[in-house]
Amino acid sequence: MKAIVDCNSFYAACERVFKPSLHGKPVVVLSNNDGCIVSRTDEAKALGIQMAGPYYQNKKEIEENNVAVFSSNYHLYGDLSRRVMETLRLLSPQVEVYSVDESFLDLSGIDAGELFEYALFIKHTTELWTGIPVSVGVAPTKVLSKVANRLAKKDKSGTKGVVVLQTLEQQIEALRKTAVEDIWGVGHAGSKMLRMFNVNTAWDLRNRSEQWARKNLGGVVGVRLIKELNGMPCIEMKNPLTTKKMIATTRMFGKPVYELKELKEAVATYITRASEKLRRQSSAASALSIFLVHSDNRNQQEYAPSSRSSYITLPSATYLTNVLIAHAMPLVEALYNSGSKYIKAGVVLGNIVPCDMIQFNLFEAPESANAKQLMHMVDNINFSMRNDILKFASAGTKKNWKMRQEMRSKRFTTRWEELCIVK
DNA sequence: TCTGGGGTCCTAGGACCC
DNA sequence: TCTGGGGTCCTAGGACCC
Repeated sequence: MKAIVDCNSFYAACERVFKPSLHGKPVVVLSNNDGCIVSRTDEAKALGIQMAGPYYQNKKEIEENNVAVFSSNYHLYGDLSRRVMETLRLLSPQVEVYSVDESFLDLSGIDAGELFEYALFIKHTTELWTGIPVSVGVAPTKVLSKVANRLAKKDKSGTKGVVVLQTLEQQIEALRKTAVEDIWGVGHAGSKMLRMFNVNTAWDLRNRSEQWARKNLGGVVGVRLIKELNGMPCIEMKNPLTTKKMIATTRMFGKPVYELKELKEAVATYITRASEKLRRQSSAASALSIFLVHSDNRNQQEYAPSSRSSYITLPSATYLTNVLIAHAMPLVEALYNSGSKYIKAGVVLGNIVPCDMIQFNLFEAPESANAKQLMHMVDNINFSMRNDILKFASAGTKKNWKMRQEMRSKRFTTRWEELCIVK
């Protein structure tokens, strides 16, 4: 059996950990640049505040109801996430961290009769040790465990936050209660199509044949989904040591950018972030792609930005920030169109290989040991002290384009100077 | 005035090979 | 006059996830 442990309203819950007065009160957390609402507590949901809705459209509702609002504080969420995952690792031999707020757990060692009790124990332990409330779904497959988890979340008091789908009867009942668009793996396009075929619930979908799914539901993806709904596992637990195949850093600007110089600073800064991620997983990349999003002739009603991108393959894979910046700058210059209003830029690193397996190019000098040493020192200093205390000059110093984060809480757990003060 | 960021996997189609 | 079959590899783009 597999379990999925999912933190309830994770970002908002993190804010509550250090501000207990917010318990029982509506709380929302905004995306970068304070643009959209990305996390809401039950109280905020009850007020009709929509997930992923633009902040400014919900502002009235929020102010009238005294909803607590926070900019996203990734240092805090990242650290509390790590604490939750560390706790789960003590409770199961195999944990697959699926996202910042959820993990799949292997529960195959637990007796069938004790599954519910054990899932409840997982829930209570996690909440006690970290302060983050979670819901637990248990079932023979990942897709069914997601169905179970959703039901546990929907009815927290009735289910105690834990749902186990063990018997066929339990599974049938759960599938009947689940609409197709609420199935993990069925998105907007899929659910629209399924509804047209009169497939309205997960139970309806489960009863379609594999051949039908192969033809109508994205080939092997659809077949896998049907099998998983039928209790036949085909999405296995992932090896925790897998490295990322693509690394991206992309941001909206805090305000529109018109100057090439500022665009280049932003891209150099994003490359700095992306190459840190690259080095953290001991990898190197040989594909570099840059994109700029501009929003010219912007219609009042319609939000329709367009983007231009460009990419190059490097002579050999690298993880050196300065080398990547040097390759990126000409791309930015080529993409830049004087007079355009830029609202976002991004960097994507691809062709990722382990850094001890770099194929050197015959015609290029391999990276010197000194350069590697320097990179490690920069990372160590930036990590242990303050972000970006050491940086490349091309990343700029003023950063007029930096995103807005006007309501960010303190980084209580990762910065000495921001520790919580208890009187 | 104002709409996030970072990933994965799959498929179709083109280029190329013998 | 008649113009194959079977593969691999790569890329772009779509769908989906949180």
